[in-house]
Amino acid sequence: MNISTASKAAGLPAKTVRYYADIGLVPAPARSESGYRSYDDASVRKLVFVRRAREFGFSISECRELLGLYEDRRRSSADVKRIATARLEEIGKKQRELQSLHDELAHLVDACRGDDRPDCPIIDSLGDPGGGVRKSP
Amino acid sequence: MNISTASKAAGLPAKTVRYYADIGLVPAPARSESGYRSYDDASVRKLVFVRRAREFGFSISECRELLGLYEDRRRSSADVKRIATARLEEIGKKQRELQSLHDELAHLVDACRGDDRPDCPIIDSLGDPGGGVRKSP
DNA sequence: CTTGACCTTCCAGCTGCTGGAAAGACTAGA
DNA sequence: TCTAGTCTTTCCAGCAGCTGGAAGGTCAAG
Repeated sequence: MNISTASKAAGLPAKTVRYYADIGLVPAPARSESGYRSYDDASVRKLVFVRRAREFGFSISECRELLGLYEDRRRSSADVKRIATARLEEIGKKQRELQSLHDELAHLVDACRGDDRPDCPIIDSLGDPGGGVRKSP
Repeated sequence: MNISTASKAAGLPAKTVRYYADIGLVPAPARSESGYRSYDDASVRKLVFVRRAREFGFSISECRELLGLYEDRRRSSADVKRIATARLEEIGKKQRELQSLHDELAHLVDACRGDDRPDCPIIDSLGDPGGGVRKSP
């Protein structure tokens, strides 16, 4: 299987597939006589695994770790769960950050008339050093 | 005012302050005889503005646009509101993505026993090409 | 035999900084 | 006045995670 076939099967761009081998995330594939990369089904499965893990937001190094566990028949599910749980906590943290960002910005957008006059609470708030923070109410 | 004083006043690392001038986001400051950058209060206010806008997640080019409006006395608040609203929509989109990611991963983490045996729904799901997608229920 | 779709390598660039090296400028104290 | 220490400067490199493009080799169809 040449790279474009394999990459389509894995749902990744060929460039990315090459890149993953370059950085050693997946093993370097065998080569044909003329130097073409040659993939088998097992390689494609690993690429799919990585794609899915990346879609979940796991970093490349987390993917490395997960792929190690994927290939290890003696792995403990606790190891996997630990990594996934850490990721889940990051997601939660990001969600909370986004929420407060959203609330503050929505508040400003709401307060802005959006007409052709220059007065604008959004601009005002951005220019304010500690903007958005209430001081001793 | 030398760069460290200005950067502290703006709440940014000195490196970042230099960087913002390098890319032309803020105007290049005046220089002393010996070549030291020399900042005034107006520059610091612009740096604060940029810091706050970045904290809101506006990109550098959005910051450029917003800073242009900040300095433009004849701006219309509609222009500002348009940029902020677009950002708000991005935030909303990101929130929805994170939510579905969270739900799916939480479900998997929940289903994983986390013991010393190898069976693991998390790994199984990552290896599954269309994993997490229900086909015609 | 030619065309066009593939494949290869390598280098550069994206975003938004951040770290570090080498060298000059300034200030306080002995 | 010398010196130590803390500025400051420039420039180069690197983080993540790809992605685009150039220059060239390979292969199958017509």
